[in-house]
Order: sequence, then structure tokens, then C-alpha cells
Amino acid sequence: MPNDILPITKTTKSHRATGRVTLTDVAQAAGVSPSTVSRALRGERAVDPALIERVQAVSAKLGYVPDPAARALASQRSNHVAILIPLLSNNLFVDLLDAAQKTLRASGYQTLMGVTHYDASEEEQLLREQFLHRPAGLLVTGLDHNAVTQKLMDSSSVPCVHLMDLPADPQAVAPYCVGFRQTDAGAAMTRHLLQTGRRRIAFAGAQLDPRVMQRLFGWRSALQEAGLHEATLEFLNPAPSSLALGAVMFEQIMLQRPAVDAIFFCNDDLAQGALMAALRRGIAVPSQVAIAGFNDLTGSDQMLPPLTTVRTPRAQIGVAAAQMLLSLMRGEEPEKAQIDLGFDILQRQST
Amino acid sequence: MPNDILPITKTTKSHRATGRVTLTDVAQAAGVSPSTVSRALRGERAVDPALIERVQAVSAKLGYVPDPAARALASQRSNHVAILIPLLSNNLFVDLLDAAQKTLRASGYQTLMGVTHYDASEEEQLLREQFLHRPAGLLVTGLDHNAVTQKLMDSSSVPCVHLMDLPADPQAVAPYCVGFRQTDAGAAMTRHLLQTGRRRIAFAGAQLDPRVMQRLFGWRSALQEAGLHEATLEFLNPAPSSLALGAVMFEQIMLQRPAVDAIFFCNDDLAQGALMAALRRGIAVPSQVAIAGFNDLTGSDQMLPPLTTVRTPRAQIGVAAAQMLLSLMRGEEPEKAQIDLGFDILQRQST
DNA sequence: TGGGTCTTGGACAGCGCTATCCTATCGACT
DNA sequence: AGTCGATAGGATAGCGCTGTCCAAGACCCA
Repeated sequence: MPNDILPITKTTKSHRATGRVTLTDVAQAAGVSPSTVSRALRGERAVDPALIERVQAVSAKLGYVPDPAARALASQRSNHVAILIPLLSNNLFVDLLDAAQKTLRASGYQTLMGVTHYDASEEEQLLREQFLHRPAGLLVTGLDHNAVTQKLMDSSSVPCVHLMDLPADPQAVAPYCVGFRQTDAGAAMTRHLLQTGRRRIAFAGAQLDPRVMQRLFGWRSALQEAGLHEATLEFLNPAPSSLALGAVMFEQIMLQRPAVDAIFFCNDDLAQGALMAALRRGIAVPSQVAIAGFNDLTGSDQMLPPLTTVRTPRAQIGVAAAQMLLSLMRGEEPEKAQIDLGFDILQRQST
Repeated sequence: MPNDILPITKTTKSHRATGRVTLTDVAQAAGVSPSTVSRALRGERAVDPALIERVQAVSAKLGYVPDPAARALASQRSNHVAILIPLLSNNLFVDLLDAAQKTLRASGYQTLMGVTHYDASEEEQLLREQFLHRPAGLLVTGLDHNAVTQKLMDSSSVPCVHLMDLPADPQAVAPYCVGFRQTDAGAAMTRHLLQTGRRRIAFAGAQLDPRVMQRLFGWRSALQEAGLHEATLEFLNPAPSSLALGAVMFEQIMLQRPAVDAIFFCNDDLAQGALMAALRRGIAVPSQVAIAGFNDLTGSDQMLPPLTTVRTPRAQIGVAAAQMLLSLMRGEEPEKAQIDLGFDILQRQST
């Protein structure tokens, strides 16, 4: 024999170096080609029912699990869904994330979370990073994005659903979105306060993100309608909202405009802080001043007095948006491109 | 010519079908081999500094971005880090997630979040799913896992850091973990209450996860030390903690044991709910009964009276655990396998 | 000056899948 | 019977990287 040098023996020639059970292993064990296994397992194209069953049995016996990385590389798409939210420190978004994540996972998708901190350039950067993973879909908060972000989304062909907001013009050929009309909600709460006989209704807003601004616009239009709007009743602070800030804003308002008879806070944490401050100062709520919040965050029903607020369907938004995205990812056209989940005025004792 | 059939013309033979700028494109443009580009960009092995610079310049000019899926497939590891937390509805874990996620992202890692709902089999299932993505590292809450989960982690060779808890025996050849001693914290708060002259100190716990139980043990041992422990002072409820539950438990305790002079709640949301209930009932805090909480959640300083609680370093835990994981993923051995970040008793007016 | 080590670049073979093309078989209809 | 189309399986070529092996040159010391 010319070949006197022993060939390097592959000790386990039937096994991959990685030790992983591959599609090929299943194919060999089932006596079919890898293509067939791939098709049988994915339900792609027509495969003989008996074969499908055999392949599934073999693959279960061997404990085969498809490799997402190989899949992503070969098919140019992954089972990731990116979700961009502004903050993790606002329960509102956490509820949204929780609901969306749960719904997507039930359909086999992995959620990639990104926190934008209300920063357009951070949003852009996050989107770029997420797109590298070839997400199958995208969930993004709000409708306002900078031009580059918008272009990234438009040119990517990744299905995208927007959360929380609805476009001002319902007729517009708009993106897919699930939410409610923030402006209407702001106006509705203001009208509720008017109905309870209030006449000097202040608006207290923090963070000043687009949704807060829309609530402000709603408040304005309702007051203008009633002929009661004054610019000096607007108290805006760009800092993130919190109980502590609510307390501070409350005291500031009572100092500057002692005659206000209602304050509409743009978020419940502010309103909760205000309620606590009122308690400390001995200011009677609602007899001296009514206090209203927004979002019905946890604890608002436990306040003294319990807080009147706007109940917003954030968990439902998360679920509905995820479901819409799921159908888009299946290549279907959802029944409605825009879903308005509405809101409720939750009247409690603070107004 | 025998070949009278025109060959299918590759219209853009220099471009990939996907249109993506690949490593090979960069290599050609820079006049080097793909291997060299790969090495230059990753800082792997020694490459001529001048070459590195040229490759970087070319790659920046072409806008090259490595494909994570291809990378994961070829190298058998990804830039994902899996993080398992029990709940998203407890701010404690959200803070942890936020901090860890931020730290990891700064080093180029993508966070894959998993929510276990305190369910061992869900934890196991999540871990299996996450492992498919070949995470570079794993962050997991607590030290208690079922046998299968433990085996999965042990046999995976994925570096893993445990959050929040420390093993009872500091000498044990233990896993990597960052947290503080829950038992000590429970005992410390109890001793604080004893120091303020309280003698009938109840413990109110919800959720009853391992950390709550350790706080309970701390409370027990401190009271036993003082000869003041009674089993009937323990009020435990497996429901998730919330303000509403805190209010209910408070009223229940005041009804069953009207003579208690202090209640130590296992979490601030319970304590906050209790404080609100006391306010509604006109029960004086702290003169009739002192109330203490745990975790210093947002709003505890705004209560009436402000809540005495244990400040726990959850954000720091997230950061430190992420940093420890980063060094493990670099293949380094961290200075300490266990980091105790301690806690503070935050005395406010409720005790 | 000769052999050894160290350094640096390239060639090449996959990683585990999917998509595309191709072939064989079957039935139906002219 | 012959042609056509539809159906179901297989062969093959990548997807875009990395890890391993190899070779060429630089460097060093005796």
C-alpha cells in the first residue's frame, strides 16, 4: 500500500464536531433527504402525510431542535421580534412589553427589547442594531420618529406595528398601529372635570413626550370650548414623571394659582404624588381642589381619596399589536390597519 | 463553439444576492484575504497595525456590519445574553433588568429577556429556548432551580451569574453571584424595630419566593434572640404582592392581633398599601403601630408618614452582575466569585 | 551560516440550515 | 396511446462568517 501513513481516524464519523443533532442526522435516521425533513418539519410545500409523521417521530426521538442561527443565515430571517419602548421606569411601558412579549413567545418568537429613553438618536441606533439580527417583525412606541429612523423602517420590509398612538387623520394611508386617541382622552377627562362643576382646571405635565402633549391639546380644546382656557393654567416640566415630582408640582401650582379648583395630571404617578402632598399639607381633595390622573397605574385605587383617572388598555394594546404583527409576519393583511382600543374615565373620589 | 446556449448572465457578479456588504467585499476592496479582515476587525491574533487601519477604513467606507447569524453559526456562539427574571410586574426586577441590559449593551451584547413567573418548569422551558440561541452568557435570578434547570446550566459551559441571593455558606465552592444576604437584612430590620422599643413585631409576607422566606427567617432569628418570637405573628400569603394586598393584610393583622406594635412587610408595595389603609382607618403610624417595608421602591419616601424600609442595591446588582459576566465571557476569572453589595436600613417616620 | 522559533497572511473547509432547480411518478384529458 | 400538468422527493449550492492548517518570511542564537 502506498499510503503507509495512517489517515487521521475520525473517531466518531457519524457525529458532528459540535455534538448537536442536526437535520441531516434526522434525515439519515428517517431514510429521507434533508430537504424532506426540512419541509416536513416546517409544513412547507406538500409532503406525504405518512412521511411527515415518520419524520416527526424520528426527530422527537433524536431530540432534534433546529438551529436558529443556521436558519437565519440560510433564510435571511430570524424568529426575533424587536420591540422599542421609551423607558423601563414607567410601568405603562413595562405592561406593554410584558403583554406583547407573552403573546409573541406563545407563537415561538423571541423578543429583543430596546430602551430608547425618549431619545431619537438612541432609537435610531437601537434600530440599526436590531436590524442586524434580521428581526421578523418590529414593535415600536409612538408614531414620531426622526427621518433616518423612518427611512430605516420603510426600506427594511420588516413588518412594523406602532404602539399607543393613532394618527390624527384616520383616513390617512397610515402605518399599522394599535392604541387610542390621546387627545380625545385628554379632552374627555377635562370635560368630566367641567361636569363636576370645576372652572379653573390646571394641566400638569411632565416628560412632555408626544402623548403627553396630545393630552395637553385635548385639555386645551375642551377648555377653549367652554371658554375657560388660560395659558397660565399650563404647568409643564420636562423631567421624567414620578411621585416626588408630582408633589413638587402640586405645591408649586397651589402656590402660584391658589384658586385652581382642579388639576389634571398627565400621569398617575404625578397625581399620586400630588395626593400625598395634599394629605401632608391638609389640603382637602376634592372639596378644595380636585385631582385627576392618567393611566390607572397600580396603587391609584388605594390612594386617599382614591384617584380619578383614565384607564388605558395598555395590556390589550400589547396583545393586539403582537397579534397584528403575527398576522403581518405570516404575510397576511390584518383586517384593520389601525385598532382603536379606546379608554375609560374612571371616576373615583378625588374629583 | 459547442456552447451555443448563452450562459445565464450574472448581471451583478460582484454583488451578493442579498445585497449585503460582506466580509469578502471588504477583503477585495482592501486587497487582503477574508481571514485577515476577520482578524483585523476582531483584534484576533496578531495583524500588522497598518493593515488593521486600512481594513477598518475600507470597512467603514463600505458600511460593512458583521452578520450576527453567520458569526453565530461559524463560531458556535452569539452576542446574546439571556436574563431570566421572575416578574415584570415587580419594579425590583425591572430595575435589575434595566441596569444589566444597559451595561451589557454598552459592550455590544443583546439581551434576551425571559420571565419565569416564579415557575420552575417555565424557567426550564425558557432556558432551553434561550440556549438554542447559543447565548454568550446567562443572568439568572436566585440560586434555587429545579434539577433539570441546574443540569442544563452546569452542562452548557455558558458562563452564568446569579442575581440577588448569596449562598448561605460563603465558603462553599459556589456559583458566581451578586446580591446581598436577605436573611441578614430581615434580621437587621427586625432589630431596628426592637431598638425602637417594639415588642410585638409581626411579619407580613406575600409571594413567598425564596428571598421572602429568607427575610422571614431573619425576622424569626432576631425575635428568637430577643425571646419575643411567636408563630402567630407570621402572616403569609402566596399571592403576588401589591398595594391592595398590603391593605388587606394590614386590616387582617389589626383584626386578629390588635396588640401588635409593629409590622414588618416583606416588600414596600405591601407596606405602602398598609400605610394607606392605616390612613383610611385612622390608625396612627407609628405611634399605635410601626410599619416597615423592604426594597425602598419608588414612592415610599412620599408616603404619610414616609416609610422606613431596607434600601437594596438592585441597580448596582444589575451592573455588577453584568460586569462579572462580561469578564467571564472574556474568559477571565473575576476577582471574586461572590459579591455582597449589602443593604441599608432607611429609617423614616413610619417606625 | 544553519537550524530553530516566532510572527503574519492566505487557503480551505465547514457551521446547519433553506431555496432553487431538477427528476420521477401519477393521473387526466385529448 | 401520447402529451401535459400536477405532485412529491432529491441534489446542490450557497447564506457569511470563523477556526484550523499551512507557508513564507523575520528573527534569533549558537
